[in-house]
Amino acid sequence: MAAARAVAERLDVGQEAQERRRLAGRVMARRGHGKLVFLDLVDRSGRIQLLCETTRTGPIDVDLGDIVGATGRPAKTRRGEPSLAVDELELLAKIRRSLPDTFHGLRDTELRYRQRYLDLLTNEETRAGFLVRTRMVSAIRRYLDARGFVEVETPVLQPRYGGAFSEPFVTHSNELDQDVYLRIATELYLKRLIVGGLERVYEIGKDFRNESVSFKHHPEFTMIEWYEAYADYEDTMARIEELVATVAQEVLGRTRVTFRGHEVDLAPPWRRVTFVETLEAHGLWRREGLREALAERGVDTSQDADWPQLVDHAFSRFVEPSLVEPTIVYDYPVELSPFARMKEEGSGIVERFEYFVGGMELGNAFSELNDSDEQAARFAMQADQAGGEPGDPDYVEALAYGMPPTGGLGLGIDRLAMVLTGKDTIREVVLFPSVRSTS
RNA sequence: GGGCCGUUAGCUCAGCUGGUAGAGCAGGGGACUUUUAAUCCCAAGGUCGCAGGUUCGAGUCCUGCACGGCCCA
Repeated sequence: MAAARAVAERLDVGQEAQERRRLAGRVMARRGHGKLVFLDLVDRSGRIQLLCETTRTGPIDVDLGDIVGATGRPAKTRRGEPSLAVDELELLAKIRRSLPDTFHGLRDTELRYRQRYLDLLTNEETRAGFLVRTRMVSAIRRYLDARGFVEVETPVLQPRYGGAFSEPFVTHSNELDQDVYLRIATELYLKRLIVGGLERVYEIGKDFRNESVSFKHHPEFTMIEWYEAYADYEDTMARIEELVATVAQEVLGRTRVTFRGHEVDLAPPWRRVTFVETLEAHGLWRREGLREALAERGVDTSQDADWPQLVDHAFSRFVEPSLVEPTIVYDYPVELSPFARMKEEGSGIVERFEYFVGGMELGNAFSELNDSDEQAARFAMQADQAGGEPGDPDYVEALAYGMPPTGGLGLGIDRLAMVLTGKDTIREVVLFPSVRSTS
Protein backbone atom coordinates (compact mmCIF):
# COMPACT_ATOMS: atom_id res chain seq x y z
CA MET A 1 0.00 0.00 0.00
CA ALA A 2 2.79 2.39 0.88
CA ALA A 3 4.41 1.47 -2.43
CA ALA A 4 1.26 2.21 -4.43
CA ARG A 5 0.93 5.47 -2.58
CA ALA A 6 4.47 6.42 -3.48
CA VAL A 7 3.70 5.87 -7.16
CA ALA A 8 0.54 7.96 -6.90
CA GLU A 9 2.37 10.76 -5.14
CA ARG A 10 4.70 11.25 -8.11
CA LEU A 11 1.79 11.79 -10.51
CA ASP A 12 0.38 15.14 -11.57
CA VAL A 13 -3.04 16.21 -10.41
CA GLY A 14 -5.75 14.39 -12.35
CA GLN A 15 -3.27 11.92 -13.83
CA GLU A 16 -3.60 8.14 -13.74
CA ALA A 17 -0.65 5.72 -14.00
CA GLN A 18 -0.52 2.90 -16.53
CA GLU A 19 0.53 0.11 -14.17
CA ARG A 20 -2.09 -1.87 -12.35
CA ARG A 21 -1.84 -2.58 -8.63
CA ARG A 22 -3.69 -4.91 -6.35
CA LEU A 23 -4.14 -3.84 -2.74
CA ALA A 24 -5.91 -5.24 0.27
CA GLY A 25 -6.85 -3.69 3.57
CA ARG A 26 -9.62 -2.44 5.75
CA VAL A 27 -12.05 0.31 4.76
CA MET A 28 -11.77 3.00 7.43
CA ALA A 29 -13.69 5.86 5.80
CA ARG A 30 -16.29 6.26 3.12
CA ARG A 31 -17.31 9.41 1.28
CA GLY A 32 -20.02 8.72 -1.23
CA HIS A 33 -20.98 11.00 -4.10
CA GLY A 34 -23.59 8.98 -5.89
CA LYS A 35 -21.81 7.45 -8.85
CA LEU A 36 -18.42 8.31 -7.35
CA VAL A 37 -17.29 6.84 -4.05
CA PHE A 38 -14.16 7.55 -2.05
CA LEU A 39 -12.92 4.94 0.39
CA ASP A 40 -9.90 5.10 2.70
CA LEU A 41 -8.09 1.79 2.71
CA VAL A 42 -5.73 1.10 5.60
CA ASP A 43 -3.08 -1.52 6.20
CA ARG A 44 -0.04 -1.66 8.47
CA SER A 45 2.04 0.36 6.04
CA GLY A 46 -0.39 3.25 5.90
CA ARG A 47 -3.46 4.60 4.19
CA ILE A 48 -4.49 5.24 0.62
CA GLN A 49 -7.67 6.60 -0.89
CA LEU A 50 -9.65 4.41 -3.26
CA LEU A 51 -11.35 6.30 -6.07
CA CYS A 52 -14.31 4.23 -7.21
CA GLU A 53 -16.24 5.33 -10.26
CA THR A 54 -19.25 3.09 -10.15
CA THR A 55 -19.47 3.17 -13.92
CA ARG A 56 -16.19 1.16 -13.79
CA THR A 57 -16.58 -0.83 -10.58
CA GLY A 58 -20.31 -1.42 -10.34
CA PRO A 59 -22.18 -0.55 -7.14
CA ILE A 60 -19.96 -0.09 -4.07
CA ASP A 61 -21.61 -2.05 -1.30
CA VAL A 62 -19.12 -1.78 1.56
CA ASP A 63 -19.40 -0.72 5.17
CA LEU A 64 -16.83 0.90 7.40
CA GLY A 65 -14.60 -1.88 8.62
CA ASP A 66 -15.03 -4.24 5.68
CA ILE A 67 -11.85 -5.85 4.43
CA VAL A 68 -11.53 -5.52 0.67
CA GLY A 69 -9.17 -6.18 -2.19
CA ALA A 70 -8.90 -3.47 -4.82
CA THR A 71 -7.40 -3.63 -8.31
CA GLY A 72 -6.68 -0.42 -10.13
CA ARG A 73 -4.20 2.22 -11.18
CA PRO A 74 -2.41 4.72 -8.95
CA ALA A 75 -3.88 8.17 -9.56
CA LYS A 76 -3.95 11.64 -8.14
CA THR A 77 -7.29 13.41 -7.67
CA ARG A 78 -8.14 17.02 -8.46
CA ARG A 79 -7.42 17.89 -4.84
CA GLY A 80 -4.03 16.18 -5.17
CA GLU A 81 -4.82 13.17 -2.99
CA PRO A 82 -2.74 10.08 -3.88
CA SER A 83 -5.28 7.40 -4.70
CA LEU A 84 -5.94 4.16 -6.45
CA ALA A 85 -8.42 4.50 -9.31
CA VAL A 86 -10.28 1.25 -8.83
CA ASP A 87 -11.32 -1.09 -11.62
CA GLU A 88 -12.47 -3.89 -9.41
CA LEU A 89 -13.37 -4.07 -5.74
CA GLU A 90 -13.70 -7.42 -4.01
CA LEU A 91 -15.12 -8.02 -0.54
CA LEU A 92 -12.70 -10.24 1.40
CA ALA A 93 -14.29 -10.14 4.84
CA LYS A 94 -17.57 -8.61 5.96
CA ILE A 95 -17.81 -6.64 9.20
CA ARG A 96 -20.83 -7.76 11.20
CA ARG A 97 -20.64 -5.30 14.08
CA SER A 98 -20.06 -1.59 13.76
CA LEU A 99 -16.57 -0.33 14.33
CA PRO A 100 -16.17 2.08 17.26
CA ASP A 101 -15.98 5.79 16.48
CA THR A 102 -13.18 5.98 13.92
CA PHE A 103 -12.73 9.71 14.41
CA HIS A 104 -12.19 9.85 18.17
CA GLY A 105 -10.92 6.28 18.36
CA LEU A 106 -11.85 3.92 21.16
CA ARG A 107 -11.34 5.91 24.37
CA ASP A 108 -12.78 3.75 27.14
CA THR A 109 -9.73 2.32 28.90
CA GLU A 110 -11.41 -0.87 29.94
CA LEU A 111 -12.64 -1.61 26.43
CA ARG A 112 -9.25 -0.72 25.01
CA TYR A 113 -7.69 -3.45 27.17
CA ARG A 114 -10.43 -6.04 26.87
CA GLN A 115 -10.83 -5.58 23.10
CA ARG A 116 -7.34 -4.47 22.16
CA TYR A 117 -8.02 -5.29 18.51
CA LEU A 118 -10.47 -2.38 18.42
CA ASP A 119 -7.92 -0.11 20.09
CA LEU A 120 -5.32 -1.12 17.50
CA LEU A 121 -7.81 -0.57 14.70
CA THR A 122 -9.01 2.86 15.74
CA ASN A 123 -6.01 4.39 17.52
CA GLU A 124 -2.92 4.85 15.43
CA GLU A 125 -0.76 5.76 18.43
CA THR A 126 -1.59 2.39 19.99
CA ARG A 127 -0.45 0.59 16.87
CA ALA A 128 2.71 2.69 16.69
CA GLY A 129 3.54 2.01 20.34
CA PHE A 130 3.38 -1.75 20.00
CA LEU A 131 5.46 -1.66 16.84
CA VAL A 132 8.11 0.27 18.79
CA ARG A 133 8.07 -2.46 21.40
CA THR A 134 8.51 -5.15 18.76
CA ARG A 135 11.39 -3.35 17.09
CA MET A 136 12.95 -2.79 20.50
CA VAL A 137 12.97 -6.49 21.30
CA SER A 138 14.43 -7.28 17.87
CA ALA A 139 17.16 -4.69 18.42
CA ILE A 140 18.04 -6.19 21.80
CA ARG A 141 18.36 -9.62 20.24
CA ARG A 142 20.50 -8.23 17.43
CA TYR A 143 22.78 -6.51 19.92
CA LEU A 144 23.34 -9.63 22.02
CA ASP A 145 23.51 -12.08 19.10
CA ALA A 146 26.21 -9.94 17.50
CA ARG A 147 28.27 -10.24 20.68
CA GLY A 148 28.30 -14.00 20.95
CA PHE A 149 25.32 -14.49 23.27
CA VAL A 150 23.08 -17.47 22.67
CA GLU A 151 19.37 -17.29 23.30
CA VAL A 152 17.98 -20.12 25.40
CA GLU A 153 14.74 -21.22 26.98
CA THR A 154 14.49 -22.46 30.55
CA PRO A 155 11.52 -23.86 32.50
CA VAL A 156 8.50 -21.70 33.19
CA LEU A 157 7.03 -24.39 35.46
CA GLN A 158 9.49 -24.90 38.27
CA PRO A 159 9.48 -27.27 41.23
CA ARG A 160 11.17 -24.49 43.22
CA TYR A 161 10.95 -20.78 42.61
CA GLY A 162 13.77 -18.36 43.18
CA GLY A 163 15.97 -15.61 41.84
CA ALA A 164 13.87 -12.75 43.22
CA PHE A 165 11.92 -11.73 46.29
CA SER A 166 8.35 -12.35 45.24
CA GLU A 167 5.19 -14.34 45.77
CA PRO A 168 4.77 -16.99 43.04
CA PHE A 169 1.72 -18.35 41.27
CA VAL A 170 1.23 -21.97 42.25
CA THR A 171 -0.21 -24.63 40.00
CA HIS A 172 -0.28 -28.39 40.02
CA SER A 173 1.22 -31.07 37.85
CA ASN A 174 -1.11 -34.05 37.57
CA GLU A 175 1.64 -36.22 36.10
CA LEU A 176 4.13 -35.49 38.87
CA ASP A 177 1.37 -35.21 41.47
CA GLN A 178 3.05 -32.19 42.97
CA ASP A 179 2.66 -28.45 43.04
CA VAL A 180 4.82 -26.45 40.68
CA TYR A 181 5.48 -22.73 40.51
CA LEU A 182 5.38 -20.31 37.61
CA ARG A 183 8.82 -18.80 37.52
CA ILE A 184 9.48 -15.43 39.15
CA ALA A 185 12.89 -15.18 37.45
CA THR A 186 15.10 -17.13 35.06
CA GLU A 187 18.26 -16.46 37.05
CA LEU A 188 19.08 -19.82 38.61
CA TYR A 189 18.58 -21.89 35.47
CA LEU A 190 20.58 -19.51 33.31
CA LYS A 191 23.54 -19.68 35.67
CA ARG A 192 23.40 -23.48 35.52
CA LEU A 193 24.01 -23.00 31.79
CA ILE A 194 27.07 -20.90 32.59
CA VAL A 195 28.29 -23.80 34.74
CA GLY A 196 27.62 -25.96 31.67
CA GLY A 197 29.99 -23.88 29.57
CA LEU A 198 27.61 -21.88 27.36
CA GLU A 199 29.54 -18.77 28.46
CA ARG A 200 27.15 -16.11 27.15
CA VAL A 201 23.44 -16.79 27.44
CA TYR A 202 20.26 -14.79 27.50
CA GLU A 203 16.57 -15.47 27.75
CA ILE A 204 13.66 -13.18 26.93
CA GLY A 205 10.45 -14.39 28.46
CA LYS A 206 7.61 -14.00 30.86
CA ASP A 207 8.04 -14.02 34.60
CA PHE A 208 5.04 -14.22 36.93
CA ARG A 209 4.68 -12.50 40.25
CA ASN A 210 1.57 -12.92 42.33
CA GLU A 211 1.53 -9.39 43.70
CA SER A 212 -0.24 -6.09 43.50
CA VAL A 213 -0.41 -4.21 40.23
CA SER A 214 0.67 -0.63 39.66
CA PHE A 215 1.78 1.59 36.83
CA LYS A 216 5.05 -0.38 36.75
CA HIS A 217 3.93 -3.81 37.99
CA HIS A 218 1.97 -6.42 36.08
CA PRO A 219 1.45 -10.01 37.23
CA GLU A 220 3.01 -11.40 34.08
CA PHE A 221 5.76 -9.35 32.57
CA THR A 222 8.60 -9.80 30.15
CA MET A 223 12.14 -9.86 31.35
CA ILE A 224 15.47 -10.38 29.72
CA GLU A 225 18.27 -11.82 31.75
CA TRP A 226 21.74 -12.34 30.41
CA TYR A 227 24.85 -13.94 31.93
CA GLU A 228 28.32 -13.36 30.65
CA ALA A 229 31.24 -15.51 31.80
CA TYR A 230 34.48 -13.74 32.70
CA ALA A 231 32.73 -10.41 33.16
CA ASP A 232 32.01 -8.49 36.35
CA TYR A 233 29.45 -5.87 37.27
CA GLU A 234 31.53 -3.02 35.87
CA ASP A 235 31.66 -4.71 32.48
CA THR A 236 27.93 -5.23 32.80
CA MET A 237 27.33 -1.55 33.59
CA ALA A 238 29.09 -0.59 30.40
CA ARG A 239 27.13 -3.15 28.42
CA ILE A 240 23.69 -2.09 29.62
CA GLU A 241 24.47 1.58 28.97
CA GLU A 242 25.56 0.74 25.47
CA LEU A 243 22.66 -1.61 24.82
CA VAL A 244 19.97 0.85 25.91
CA ALA A 245 21.49 3.70 23.92
CA THR A 246 22.00 1.49 20.85
CA VAL A 247 18.46 0.17 20.97
CA ALA A 248 16.97 3.65 21.41
CA GLN A 249 18.99 4.90 18.48
CA GLU A 250 17.95 1.99 16.26
CA VAL A 251 14.29 2.11 17.21
CA LEU A 252 13.68 5.84 17.61
CA GLY A 253 16.68 7.36 15.86
CA ARG A 254 17.56 9.28 19.03
CA THR A 255 18.51 8.75 22.65
CA ARG A 256 16.49 11.59 24.14
CA VAL A 257 13.08 10.46 25.34
CA THR A 258 10.23 11.95 27.35
CA PHE A 259 8.94 9.75 30.10
CA ARG A 260 6.47 10.60 32.85
CA GLY A 261 6.94 14.29 32.24
CA HIS A 262 10.74 14.20 32.21
CA GLU A 263 12.96 14.60 29.20
CA VAL A 264 15.97 12.36 29.67
CA ASP A 265 18.95 11.32 27.58
CA LEU A 266 19.70 7.60 27.54
CA ALA A 267 23.18 8.09 26.04
CA PRO A 268 26.10 6.98 28.21
CA PRO A 269 27.71 7.67 30.53
CA TRP A 270 24.94 7.39 33.09
CA ARG A 271 25.23 8.92 36.52
CA ARG A 272 26.72 6.49 39.03
CA VAL A 273 26.22 6.61 42.78
CA THR A 274 26.55 4.05 45.55
CA PHE A 275 23.54 2.69 47.36
CA VAL A 276 24.90 3.88 50.69
CA GLU A 277 25.44 7.42 49.39
CA THR A 278 21.89 7.68 48.13
CA LEU A 279 20.52 6.83 51.56
CA GLU A 280 23.07 8.94 53.44
CA ALA A 281 21.80 11.92 51.47
CA HIS A 282 18.49 11.44 53.24
CA GLY A 283 20.03 10.58 56.62
CA LEU A 284 18.69 7.06 56.22
CA TRP A 285 21.84 4.94 56.10
CA ARG A 286 21.90 3.34 59.53
CA ARG A 287 21.82 -0.14 60.99
CA GLU A 288 20.00 0.92 64.14
CA GLY A 289 17.00 3.18 64.46
CA LEU A 290 15.97 3.05 60.83
CA ARG A 291 12.38 2.25 61.70
CA GLU A 292 12.25 5.29 63.99
CA ALA A 293 13.88 7.51 61.38
CA LEU A 294 11.28 6.45 58.81
CA ALA A 295 8.45 6.92 61.28
CA GLU A 296 9.68 10.48 61.91
CA ARG A 297 9.26 11.08 58.19
CA GLY A 298 5.70 9.86 58.31
CA VAL A 299 6.34 6.43 56.77
CA ASP A 300 4.19 3.50 57.81
CA THR A 301 6.68 0.70 58.49
CA SER A 302 4.19 -1.79 59.87
CA GLN A 303 4.65 -4.07 56.86
CA ASP A 304 8.44 -4.09 57.19
CA ALA A 305 9.51 -7.03 59.31
CA ASP A 306 13.26 -6.53 59.49
CA TRP A 307 16.17 -4.33 58.48
CA PRO A 308 16.44 -5.50 54.86
CA GLN A 309 12.78 -4.68 54.30
CA LEU A 310 13.13 -1.32 56.05
CA VAL A 311 16.14 -0.30 54.00
CA ASP A 312 14.42 -1.39 50.81
CA HIS A 313 11.36 0.63 51.81
CA ALA A 314 13.54 3.68 52.58
CA PHE A 315 15.23 3.41 49.21
CA SER A 316 12.10 3.00 47.13
CA ARG A 317 10.29 5.75 49.00
CA PHE A 318 12.97 8.44 49.22
CA VAL A 319 15.64 7.65 46.64
CA GLU A 320 14.07 5.91 43.65
CA PRO A 321 11.62 8.69 42.65
CA SER A 322 14.53 11.15 42.43
CA LEU A 323 16.52 9.00 39.98
CA VAL A 324 15.22 10.73 36.88
CA GLU A 325 18.27 10.93 34.63
CA PRO A 326 19.59 7.44 33.83
CA THR A 327 21.38 6.40 37.01
CA ILE A 328 23.31 3.36 38.14
CA VAL A 329 23.11 2.74 41.88
CA TYR A 330 25.79 0.28 42.93
CA ASP A 331 27.28 -1.62 45.89
CA TYR A 332 24.35 -3.01 47.86
CA PRO A 333 24.10 -4.53 51.34
CA VAL A 334 24.54 -8.29 51.20
CA GLU A 335 21.23 -8.81 53.01
CA LEU A 336 19.38 -7.55 49.93
CA SER A 337 21.43 -9.53 47.45
CA PRO A 338 21.75 -13.28 48.04
CA PHE A 339 23.33 -14.04 44.65
CA ALA A 340 25.89 -11.25 44.35
CA ARG A 341 29.59 -11.61 44.98
CA MET A 342 31.02 -9.87 48.04
CA LYS A 343 33.06 -6.76 47.25
CA GLU A 344 35.65 -7.33 49.96
CA GLU A 345 35.76 -9.98 52.60
CA GLY A 346 33.64 -8.91 55.56
CA SER A 347 32.50 -5.61 54.05
CA GLY A 348 28.84 -6.59 53.97
CA ILE A 349 28.68 -4.94 50.56
CA VAL A 350 28.23 -6.80 47.28
CA GLU A 351 29.03 -6.05 43.66
CA ARG A 352 25.50 -5.32 42.58
CA PHE A 353 23.82 -2.46 40.75
CA GLU A 354 20.35 -1.39 39.80
CA TYR A 355 19.63 1.16 37.11
CA PHE A 356 16.86 3.72 36.92
CA VAL A 357 15.22 6.08 34.45
CA GLY A 358 12.47 8.58 35.20
CA GLY A 359 12.27 7.50 38.83
CA MET A 360 11.66 3.86 37.86
CA GLU A 361 13.90 0.83 38.18
CA LEU A 362 14.67 -0.76 34.84
CA GLY A 363 16.75 -3.64 36.10
CA ASN A 364 19.20 -5.26 38.39
CA ALA A 365 22.64 -6.79 37.92
CA PHE A 366 25.65 -8.16 39.70
CA SER A 367 28.91 -9.97 39.70
CA GLU A 368 27.51 -13.42 40.36
CA LEU A 369 28.40 -15.27 43.51
CA ASN A 370 30.10 -18.42 42.22
CA ASP A 371 31.30 -20.07 45.42
CA SER A 372 28.95 -22.90 46.33
CA ASP A 373 29.83 -22.88 50.03
CA GLU A 374 29.17 -19.19 50.33
CA GLN A 375 25.96 -19.55 48.33
CA ALA A 376 24.80 -22.18 50.81
CA ALA A 377 25.64 -19.80 53.66
CA ARG A 378 23.69 -17.00 51.96
CA PHE A 379 20.64 -19.23 51.61
CA ALA A 380 20.92 -20.04 55.32
CA MET A 381 21.07 -16.32 56.10
CA GLN A 382 18.03 -15.67 53.88
CA ALA A 383 16.06 -18.32 55.70
CA ASP A 384 16.15 -16.10 58.80
CA GLN A 385 14.90 -13.04 56.91
CA ALA A 386 11.31 -12.06 56.30
CA GLY A 387 10.31 -13.07 52.79
CA GLY A 388 13.85 -14.30 52.19
CA GLU A 389 14.98 -16.36 49.25
CA PRO A 390 14.03 -20.01 49.71
CA GLY A 391 17.08 -22.23 49.40
CA ASP A 392 17.86 -24.23 46.29
CA PRO A 393 20.23 -27.14 47.02
CA ASP A 394 20.27 -28.21 43.36
CA TYR A 395 21.56 -24.79 42.41
CA VAL A 396 24.23 -24.96 45.12
CA GLU A 397 25.26 -28.34 43.75
CA ALA A 398 25.58 -26.88 40.26
CA LEU A 399 27.88 -24.16 41.61
CA ALA A 400 29.95 -26.84 43.32
CA TYR A 401 31.07 -28.00 39.88
CA GLY A 402 32.57 -24.56 39.29
CA MET A 403 31.06 -21.49 37.64
CA PRO A 404 33.36 -18.97 36.00
CA PRO A 405 33.24 -15.43 37.35
CA THR A 406 30.12 -14.09 35.67
CA GLY A 407 28.35 -10.80 35.14
CA GLY A 408 24.58 -11.15 35.08
CA LEU A 409 21.78 -8.71 34.43
CA GLY A 410 18.01 -8.46 34.33
CA LEU A 411 16.10 -5.83 32.36
CA GLY A 412 12.38 -5.24 32.43
CA ILE A 413 11.30 -5.31 28.79
CA ASP A 414 7.93 -3.75 29.50
CA ARG A 415 9.53 -0.93 31.45
CA LEU A 416 12.07 -0.17 28.75
CA ALA A 417 9.16 -0.16 26.29
CA MET A 418 7.40 2.38 28.53
CA VAL A 419 10.48 4.61 28.42
CA LEU A 420 10.91 4.34 24.65
CA THR A 421 7.23 4.85 23.85
CA GLY A 422 6.62 7.49 26.52
CA LYS A 423 3.70 5.50 27.96
CA ASP A 424 2.92 6.16 31.62
CA THR A 425 1.69 2.71 32.54
CA ILE A 426 2.85 -0.82 31.91
CA ARG A 427 -0.64 -1.76 30.73
CA GLU A 428 -0.14 0.48 27.72
CA VAL A 429 2.81 -1.61 26.55
CA VAL A 430 1.22 -5.01 27.26
CA LEU A 431 -1.14 -6.06 24.46
CA PHE A 432 -3.61 -7.82 26.69
CA PRO A 433 -3.18 -6.60 30.26
CA SER A 434 -4.84 -8.64 32.96
CA VAL A 435 -8.39 -7.49 33.68
CA ARG A 436 -10.92 -8.95 36.01
CA SER A 437 -13.22 -11.31 34.16
CA THR A 438 -16.75 -10.16 33.60
CA SER A 439 -19.34 -12.59 34.91
C1' G B 1 -6.14 -2.64 51.56
C1' G B 2 -7.37 3.12 51.85
C1' G B 3 -8.93 7.85 49.42
C1' C B 4 -10.91 10.40 45.17
C1' C B 5 -13.37 10.02 40.43
C1' G B 6 -16.15 7.49 36.68
C1' U B 7 -20.12 3.95 34.40
C1' U B 8 -26.15 7.50 29.81
C1' A B 9 -27.54 4.41 22.26
C1' G B 10 -22.54 -0.12 19.01
C1' C B 11 -18.67 4.18 19.72
C1' U B 12 -17.51 9.57 21.35
C1' C B 13 -20.04 12.64 24.57
C1' A B 14 -24.19 16.38 26.57
C1' G B 15 -28.04 16.10 30.22
C1' C B 16 -27.99 22.83 35.64
C1' U B 17 -31.06 23.53 41.91
C1' G B 18 -35.09 16.17 41.15
C1' G B 19 -40.19 17.04 36.68
C1' U B 20 -40.76 10.88 32.17
C1' A B 21 -33.51 11.05 27.97
C1' G B 22 -30.30 14.32 23.58
C1' A B 23 -26.35 15.20 19.76
C1' G B 24 -22.39 13.53 16.49
C1' C B 25 -20.36 9.16 14.30
C1' A B 26 -21.59 4.14 12.96
C1' G B 27 -25.84 1.07 11.21
C1' G B 28 -31.02 1.25 7.87
C1' G B 29 -33.70 4.07 3.58
C1' G B 30 -32.94 8.03 -0.09
C1' A B 31 -30.17 12.33 -3.13
C1' C B 32 -25.44 13.58 -5.07
C1' U B 33 -18.98 12.32 -10.38
C1' U B 34 -13.37 14.96 -7.03
C1' U B 35 -14.35 14.17 -1.56
C1' U B 36 -11.02 13.58 2.65
C1' A B 37 -14.40 14.21 10.20
C1' A B 38 -17.81 15.27 2.48
C1' U B 39 -22.84 17.33 2.43
C1' C B 40 -28.29 17.03 2.53
C1' C B 41 -33.25 14.55 3.64
C1' C B 42 -36.04 10.47 6.28
C1' A B 43 -36.73 6.72 9.78
C1' A B 44 -34.85 3.82 13.75
C1' G B 45 -31.89 3.12 17.98
C1' G B 46 -31.87 3.36 25.70
C1' U B 47 -32.95 -2.08 31.91
C1' C B 48 -29.24 5.84 32.19
C1' G B 49 -23.70 -0.44 35.44
C1' C B 50 -26.76 -3.60 39.22
C1' A B 51 -29.83 -3.76 43.79
C1' G B 52 -32.24 -1.17 47.50
C1' G B 53 -33.86 3.59 49.77
C1' U B 54 -35.83 8.85 50.04
C1' U B 55 -39.72 11.39 47.13
C1' C B 56 -46.10 12.65 44.32
C1' G B 57 -41.90 11.99 40.91
C1' A B 58 -34.79 9.75 40.52
C1' G B 59 -30.13 9.64 34.84
C1' U B 60 -29.90 13.52 38.82
C1' C B 61 -30.18 12.71 46.09
C1' C B 62 -28.70 8.50 49.84
C1' U B 63 -26.78 3.32 50.87
C1' G B 64 -24.68 -1.19 49.23
C1' C B 65 -22.50 -4.05 45.31
C1' A B 66 -19.92 -4.83 40.45
C1' C B 67 -16.45 -3.11 36.93
C1' G B 68 -12.89 0.57 35.66
C1' G B 69 -9.44 4.91 36.21
C1' C B 70 -6.08 7.99 39.17
C1' C B 71 -3.42 8.64 43.74
C1' C B 72 -1.60 6.39 48.31
C1' A B 73 0.02 1.74 50.92
